[in-house]
Amino acid sequence: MSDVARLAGVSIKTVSRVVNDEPGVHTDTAERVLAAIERLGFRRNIGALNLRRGSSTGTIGLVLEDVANPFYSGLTRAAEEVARRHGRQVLTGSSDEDAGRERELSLEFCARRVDGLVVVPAGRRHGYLAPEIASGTPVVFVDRPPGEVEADTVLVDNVAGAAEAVEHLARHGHRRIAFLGDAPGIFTAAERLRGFREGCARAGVEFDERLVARGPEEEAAASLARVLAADPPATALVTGNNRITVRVLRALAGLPRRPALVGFDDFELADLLDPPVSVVALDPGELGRAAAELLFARLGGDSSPPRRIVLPVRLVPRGSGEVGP
Amino acid sequence: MSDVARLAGVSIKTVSRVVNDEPGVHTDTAERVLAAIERLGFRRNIGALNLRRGSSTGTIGLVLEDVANPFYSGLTRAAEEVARRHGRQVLTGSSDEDAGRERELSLEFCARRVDGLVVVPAGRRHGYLAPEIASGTPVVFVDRPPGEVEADTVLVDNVAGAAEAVEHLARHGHRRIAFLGDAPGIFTAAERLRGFREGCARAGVEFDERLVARGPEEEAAASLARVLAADPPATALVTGNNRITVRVLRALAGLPRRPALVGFDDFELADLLDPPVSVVALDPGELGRAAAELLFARLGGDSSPPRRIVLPVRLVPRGSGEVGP
DNA sequence: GATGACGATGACAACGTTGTCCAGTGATCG
DNA sequence: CGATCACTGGACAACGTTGTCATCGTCATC
Repeated sequence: MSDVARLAGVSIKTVSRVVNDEPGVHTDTAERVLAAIERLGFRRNIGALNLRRGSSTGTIGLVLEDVANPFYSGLTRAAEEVARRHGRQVLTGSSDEDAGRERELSLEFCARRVDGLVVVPAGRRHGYLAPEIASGTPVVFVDRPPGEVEADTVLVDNVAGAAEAVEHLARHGHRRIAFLGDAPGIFTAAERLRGFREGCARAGVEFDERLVARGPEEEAAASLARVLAADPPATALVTGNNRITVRVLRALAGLPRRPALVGFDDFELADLLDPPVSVVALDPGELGRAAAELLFARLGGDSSPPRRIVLPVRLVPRGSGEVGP
Repeated sequence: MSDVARLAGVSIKTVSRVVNDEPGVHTDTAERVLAAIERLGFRRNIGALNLRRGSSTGTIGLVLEDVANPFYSGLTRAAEEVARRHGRQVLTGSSDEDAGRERELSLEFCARRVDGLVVVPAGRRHGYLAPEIASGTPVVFVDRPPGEVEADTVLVDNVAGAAEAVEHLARHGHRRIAFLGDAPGIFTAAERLRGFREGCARAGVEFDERLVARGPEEEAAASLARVLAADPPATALVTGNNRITVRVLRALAGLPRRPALVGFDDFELADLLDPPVSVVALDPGELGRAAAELLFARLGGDSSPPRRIVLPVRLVPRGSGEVGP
């Protein structure tokens, strides 16, 4: 900036005025300054600006599990869109379901003085964010609730969704329904299993522990084999998330007779498979949007008590859940 | 920081020393300072740090077309991973194939003094980045080459891929092969069409302009109808990218007799469709990794002339391209 | 001709940090 | 006992901006 000032033969402050479109600069002077800016390729240092102004850095942080997962990339895109409407940039990071990494990313973003933080929790302890929240940085948790702190949270109705999946299968005559879910430490996995149980109870289907698998997606194929070999075997499946659904579909591809299936999370091409895969659909974009909107409402001054938004899910019957036992 | 100093009863500089693990602070003093930091929830302002140190902001910018597209989210993840290894955070933004937005994002990131920029070009003119490049900010273009500036570029072998797709279809007896591609202004679309032509020539298949569609993905279904209604009709298709492939698959789902198909870009579940979809596969992660590695090589001091890396593509025959006319 | 109003410009401090340099305080040594 | 030294701590400037206030012409007015 001082280079520009020197080249234009004015003071540094006048350059600042031109850059900020402030009034009170003679047209000729402004012209000279603009020419100098152009010639030197000057770009105002936003970091310094933020330091000086002290208010907003114009960024928000987004910590999720894995951007490459279409669920989270949809969420990311929606959040990005909202941020754009509010003139903010987005810092993203993937935690890979690692609590330490989640913490590291979140604190790093805070040290960069993001205006707010959207977090898909990997861990269950978020006390480390308490100082940030106390000092006024809004934090919104998505998809899973935080532990140790009270904060805005956007969830989906996992219980209702899983229950509905069971009831749907039961309506088509299934009595041996298996649940292939994620590791039990993950909130959504636990909730969906709870919903599965509830659905069994409501549909009058026996809940058989031998037909339940709780483990990382890598074990999905093995778990599938197990529940299909149970006695009596499972005739229908509820899969706990999009990754597991895909694994199961791949494992099922070779089998002559396939169990009925309802997957949690919708995914592209589900409707084009044979048979088309019925799912409990939830819109990742809706989650991202809701979380970001909530964040910006806080940034806009909303200081009501922390809210918990639970978005509905929707059973999309496509065929795979409609086959009888 | 001054609050911490006051609470600990030391000077602000001593706090700085503690924060930076500098030697020359008495253990008791350090302890007091750490306690104060803990109590106040102090977090060092990285913005101010960057300003002071003047060197690196520890961030890189990533401008792409749409994070929600699995191709780009895979690319993003890989770039993020490389950035992480180099201790950098990532600012992302989606341009939506809009040159103005691409420019806006890139310049915004530069104003934030990112250490480097990875850009998937939406437009064809990148002169606006010349000052940044000249002033030492490395920029790497991915998937499409830049216009107006010389810079590192990572591409895939679009021509070879499309040509191979044609030859594959020709080997299975097809003589009426259609190309459903993206808008001709997009580099990859143009290149793939060029490859398609070359493939036709090499395979001795007549290149028929009536079997070529160049348009946004929204027109894919209409274009498909057109080439299937041509006289004589297309018996095989090459689709220009993953979005178009999906649209075409959906449009084909209703039809009794399907043309053979080879899609550009691999996509999840392609192998589980009926018939499994043959594709020209390219690894988006590989693109992102290569681009990021190149960027960090530049940041590491590599000042050789701009490089152009062309990653190979791989035909993955799965069935949809092997059916005869 | 003095006064005031106004438009254009600049000097200076401050944002939160850290690098540089200097000052005190004991301890050690000759 | 004085000089030196190691160690600890602080004052100050600077990074690139902008907000505040002061300065300096110029011109119209009385």
